[in-house]
Amino acid sequence: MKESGVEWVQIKEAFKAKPGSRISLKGWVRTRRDSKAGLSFINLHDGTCQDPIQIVALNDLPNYESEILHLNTGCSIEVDGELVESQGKGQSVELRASEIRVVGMVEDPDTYPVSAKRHSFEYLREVAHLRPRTNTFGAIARVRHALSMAVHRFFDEREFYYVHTPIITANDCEGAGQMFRVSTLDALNPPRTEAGEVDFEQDFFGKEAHLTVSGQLNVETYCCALSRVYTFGPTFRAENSNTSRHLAEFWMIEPEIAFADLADDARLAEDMLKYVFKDLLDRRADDMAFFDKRIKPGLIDTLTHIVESPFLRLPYTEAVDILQKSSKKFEYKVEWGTDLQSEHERFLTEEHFKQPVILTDYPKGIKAFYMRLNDDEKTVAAMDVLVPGIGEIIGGSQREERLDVLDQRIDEMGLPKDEYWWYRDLRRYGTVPHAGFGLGFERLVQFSTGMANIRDVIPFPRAPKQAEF
RNA sequence: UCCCCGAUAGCUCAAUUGGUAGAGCGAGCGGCUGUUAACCGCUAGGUUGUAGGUUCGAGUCCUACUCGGGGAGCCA
Repeated sequence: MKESGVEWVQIKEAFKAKPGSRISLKGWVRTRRDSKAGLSFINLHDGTCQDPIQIVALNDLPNYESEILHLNTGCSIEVDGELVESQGKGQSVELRASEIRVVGMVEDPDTYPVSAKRHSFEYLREVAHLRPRTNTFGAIARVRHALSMAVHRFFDEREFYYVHTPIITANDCEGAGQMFRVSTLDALNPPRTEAGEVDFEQDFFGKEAHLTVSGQLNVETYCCALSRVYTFGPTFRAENSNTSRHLAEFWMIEPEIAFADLADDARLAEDMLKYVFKDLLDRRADDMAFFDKRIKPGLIDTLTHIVESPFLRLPYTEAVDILQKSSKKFEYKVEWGTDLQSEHERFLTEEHFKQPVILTDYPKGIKAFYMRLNDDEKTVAAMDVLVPGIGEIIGGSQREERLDVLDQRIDEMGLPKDEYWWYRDLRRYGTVPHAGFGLGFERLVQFSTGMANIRDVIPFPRAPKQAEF
């Protein structure tokens, strides 16, 4: 784009341009420092890279006194000038301004919510519309994008098809927690049946409908036709969870592979995590250096180590054994047949192995009906990928492809078999062994950036009592 | 939802056993300087989260609520 006869470039491109180039930059002021030698330094960012660029504004600019000396953090400007090698330390190049046009001033600098000082993440969450202007949240936005693209690229390179599974579901049987209702009925005065219950036959879909808690059941149908598929979409859980790693609305990646068993599934999970971490370290080196320096020292080493070394695989039964034999005092006793507590998972990843661990073959009693029953008839072919600091980042399994075994599991758990008619059809017509997993995208971003709270790695977090913006 | 902790200036925090609110940063003005977490001076800025209660007197004690943090459960 041309502006005043000078080419407008992104700041990340400006850093790569040759000194002597005449360019135009547009962005938002981060800081302004004046020198009585008759010039001001303006740090300008436009979101295209971690570092702001330094603008040098001499006092011979016509609007120096009237406007430039009044620029504050947050003001938007356009700058034409010549890229020159910097005389000062701290940056290689800077833009010597020949013209600065003020696009938007900050109305009241005294109350601008993200002034040039350190702010707590809790506070910035309250100004989520302005926090992307800070270096941390700009970096998070770029990392989110990079990870999203890496996920798609990973699957595309392996001939997986991206399947758009529905957001609204009328299955009341997905069994992954509380669901949000979707309805057009009058909530204050819904139609009633003769028995006095809400008559959902009169609702939009003719039956109860909810927001999806997982795309898995739907994506299995495409897996059993296209062989390798995945979904990557919004997912909703109405659980009253108040933790640093749960959201009511989050994005989940769910691949599903046909003619595959749990070992194939675990390999896919490992390959995928390594691919996206490596891609992130390569493509967003600037932001990762920032997270490593300011958010979580050692982050880059941790991710590099994960990329370079094989994941540990450990059956649940052996994990229980390790926990029982450890001298560590746990608040909850470890017993075969019960789910591991957070403290147990943390011990394994953070103290015992100090690396990600894939736990496999859990007792059937604590896992979902669709997970394939192992030959011991006590465990199922399930896996959890546990990482230090966060815990479960991936949950997956080989699916039960044998109709008689699936039916037995549905009965055992007291689930309504009729509701699963189309899911059961997959086992009646050309069934195949298949497997898949769910990766919580925000947990991936959390782990990749070292951010402590999941509400800070999604632009506008939804959680209990939190739906502002 | 449960347990623990917290809420004081735009932001981050102080304020002895209950006795009428202070600093730093940010902001405005001035000084100094090719500056970059700049530095120095001055100024403005607060019904102490909300609603009750105890007391001569409450930022401080009590109760409820709201919101936030840490941990737990549910999970991704």
